[in-house]
Amino acid sequence: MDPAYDPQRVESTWYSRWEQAGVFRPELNPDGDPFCIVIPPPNVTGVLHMGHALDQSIQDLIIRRKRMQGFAALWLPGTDHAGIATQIVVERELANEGLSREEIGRDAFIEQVWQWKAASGSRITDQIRRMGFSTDWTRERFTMDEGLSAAVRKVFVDLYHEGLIYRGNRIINWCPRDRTAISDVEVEHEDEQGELVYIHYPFAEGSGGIDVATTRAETMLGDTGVAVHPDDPRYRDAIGKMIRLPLIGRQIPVVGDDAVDPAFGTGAVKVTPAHDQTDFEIGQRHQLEKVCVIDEGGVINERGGRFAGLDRFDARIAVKDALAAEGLLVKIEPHIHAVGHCQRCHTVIEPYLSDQWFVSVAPLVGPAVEAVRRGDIRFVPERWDKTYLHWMENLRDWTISRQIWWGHRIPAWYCDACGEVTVAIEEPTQCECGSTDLRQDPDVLDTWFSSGLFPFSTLGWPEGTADYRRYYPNAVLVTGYDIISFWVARMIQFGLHLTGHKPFSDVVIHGLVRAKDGRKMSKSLGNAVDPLEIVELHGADALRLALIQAASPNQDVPFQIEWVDAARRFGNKLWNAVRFGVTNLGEGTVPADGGYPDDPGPESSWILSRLHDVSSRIDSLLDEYRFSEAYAVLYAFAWSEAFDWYLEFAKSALKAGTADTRETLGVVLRDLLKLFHPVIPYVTEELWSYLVGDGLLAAASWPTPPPYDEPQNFEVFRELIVGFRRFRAEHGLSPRAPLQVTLVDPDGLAAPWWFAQFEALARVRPAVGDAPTGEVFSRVVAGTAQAFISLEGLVDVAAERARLDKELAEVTAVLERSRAKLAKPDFVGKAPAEVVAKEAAKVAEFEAVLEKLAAQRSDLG
RNA sequence: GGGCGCUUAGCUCAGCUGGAAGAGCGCUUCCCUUACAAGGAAGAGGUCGGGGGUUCGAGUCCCUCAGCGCCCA
Repeated sequence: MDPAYDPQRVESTWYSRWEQAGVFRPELNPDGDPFCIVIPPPNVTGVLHMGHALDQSIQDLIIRRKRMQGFAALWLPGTDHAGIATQIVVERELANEGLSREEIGRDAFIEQVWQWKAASGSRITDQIRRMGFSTDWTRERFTMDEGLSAAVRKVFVDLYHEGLIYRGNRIINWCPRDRTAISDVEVEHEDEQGELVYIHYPFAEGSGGIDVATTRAETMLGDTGVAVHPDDPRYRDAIGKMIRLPLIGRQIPVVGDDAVDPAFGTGAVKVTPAHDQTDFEIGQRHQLEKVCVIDEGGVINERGGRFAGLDRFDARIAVKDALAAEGLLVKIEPHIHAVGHCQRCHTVIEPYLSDQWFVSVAPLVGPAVEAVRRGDIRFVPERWDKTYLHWMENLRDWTISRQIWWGHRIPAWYCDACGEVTVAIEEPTQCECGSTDLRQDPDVLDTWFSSGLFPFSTLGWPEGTADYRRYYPNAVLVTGYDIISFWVARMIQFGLHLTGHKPFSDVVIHGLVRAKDGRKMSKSLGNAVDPLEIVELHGADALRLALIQAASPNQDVPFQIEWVDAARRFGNKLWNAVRFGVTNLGEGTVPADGGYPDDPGPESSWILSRLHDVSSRIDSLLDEYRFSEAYAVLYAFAWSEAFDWYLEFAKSALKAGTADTRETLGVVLRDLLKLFHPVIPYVTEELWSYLVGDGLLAAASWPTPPPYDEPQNFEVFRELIVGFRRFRAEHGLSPRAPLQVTLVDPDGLAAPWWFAQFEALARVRPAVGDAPTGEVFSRVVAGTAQAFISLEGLVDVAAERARLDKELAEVTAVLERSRAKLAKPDFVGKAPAEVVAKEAAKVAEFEAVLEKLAAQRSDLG
């Protein structure tokens, strides 16, 4: 074995060996109960970012442990086709060749995208492999695969016939840059400093008029009404009158509508039904005309008169100028308001009236809410169910059509002869009316429509495949909270409605990995950390351990490279601990299972009892999805107990040649490899090959070490060793400096084996006897035992006094607190007996300690 | 405006159903002891944001104030 851990070397070969051995396939445990996780599919255009690294580290931790526990564990990988994002990528490539998609046509473009996917689409899956994630690649899926596409078509057709999918002319969120509709959740609202523009709208007849206030002056070109609150005394007489729309000249009515807030602006609002959701609804109620004045690119169209051709933001300025010139601009006030932006390209969203396809969500919401309310589907941490339920209960119909080419084309055909729409899985040859003049809808579906089917479409649904029957419903879904509304909610809606089953039982929500400054990692801010770069430097294991340790269930985590560095150092520590074991035990001598000694010596009993406790604790923490706590416990056990103490104990015991130490050292190291394997699979697998050498760790069994009794007074023993070491450190003595020590042990706590370890670990050979007199001593007090260390020849008695004073103060404080508690009748009367007993024991213990310390202090004068 | 969080050691954060304050990094002192100097040993450092309440007992439960953040309208 190399004397130092080299992550790059260790991580270079194992992945292909795991894959070749079929370890990642659930068929590894054919008789096991099924346990299935479906990966939240990353975009096929994407690169692995820290969010994926965390999300997938958690999933791999879960699935590798389940696999080792004997489950038929399936982690199904895949990617989604990311309609808009992928189309933009390929369009950009075309643009480099001086081409546009319109020039080459739809079919050629789609072909181009598939070529791109063949050439570049495996980038992110290669990165998933590099991270060591144990997905079953033989079952990899892509949302545009034939099977998943067939599922999408079936769902669309079925929901259409059920009346849950419909086509309508509505206000939707339009991105003028991507030139497509997007859904509500793809719009990000941000508060922006804007202005409130007050415009005078004159009555068509007679004098006077109404002042209206708006943040979007340019939309006045499309106004078809003015609305006031029906009970507003200021405007009661105006209702029913006509306004002559400035700049355009159109006559528009004043209507009374409850939706108007009398306290906002002037209490009168202009109504632009084609460019605002609220205005659209007001327009519906009062049969107002819908005049569209902005085109698909965000430019004023011919209905905008002399402003035609201007971009909407230029038009805003031009309109204000024109109004000012006509003396109709009353005033402008600064005004902060929320502006919607396209999540993808950050362009300001244009509310836009157009024909789109929608999912009617009302019938899907009820069961999806109930499943979570009843506890059928459980969020971890629990509080996220509030976010889910709140979102679910305020849901509006989902816009699913996209004006792009890459994606699942909507299976709807229009008949030009009779105007009828035919929705069918297979392309119809003719319309009901007999006409063969059919046009398929040019739009495609929202990528999330197909992603929402992922938990079951990937397993073969709607076919009743063996995989679907065996692995659906999934066990757990792991994802960030930012994706609850996009994905989790829709999977639950679709899953319940389409398959009749919940898609998964547990939803594990984690925080987001943020930049070191706490801000969101983003390319534009330049603060994004590339996980693959970290992997190059420190290894995937180090990154994974760092992320698992840092990822508390409640919080976002500001990423710090120092964590990875610490995790890599742990890898080196583990490496060397196993190297010590292999050197002493020989290569490949430790059994893959069992091998726990029947009658271990005291040191071995101690570490074995701790191993049992720790592994039980970790199991219960992991079962509760408390990953960071579990691995904090294991990390501390490995480093601070097994390595710092047991390996040191073993050194002298191995020299003595005791078999139980060999067995214990072997099983402790082996079980540590097993317990750590789900988080740091590479280095543990490599170390397994040296220590055990039998099969692959990835396919080994999860450890269940048996219980052992901890030897008597073990903590007293350790306190004495620490006391000896501290004495030297505090007196500036070298660790090898000889000490004269007398151990006074009236209750006979000390066992014979202690003394070999005193010698080995503290280089002290205490004589057992009565308290010495006649010279000055320092005492190490542990339980009822005391070690007297001669201060003969040491000058710094003052330091010893200072240390004692401090310790006296601390012990006194603790003692007083406990005494005060016990003095209160309420405490003794109302607290549980065991708590009272514990407090009493504490008092007894500390009284003894205090007495000895006080004696020591007076010895020193 | 509605909702959800956060405020604990110099820094970044853990602390499950309330019973003697923790980790990593950083810091101090000593040590290249044959697994490991990417290390070892010992140590310093916190009135758990302020106030009030419930309780025998509160970092942990309730109320309130202040500051910060996120989501939704």
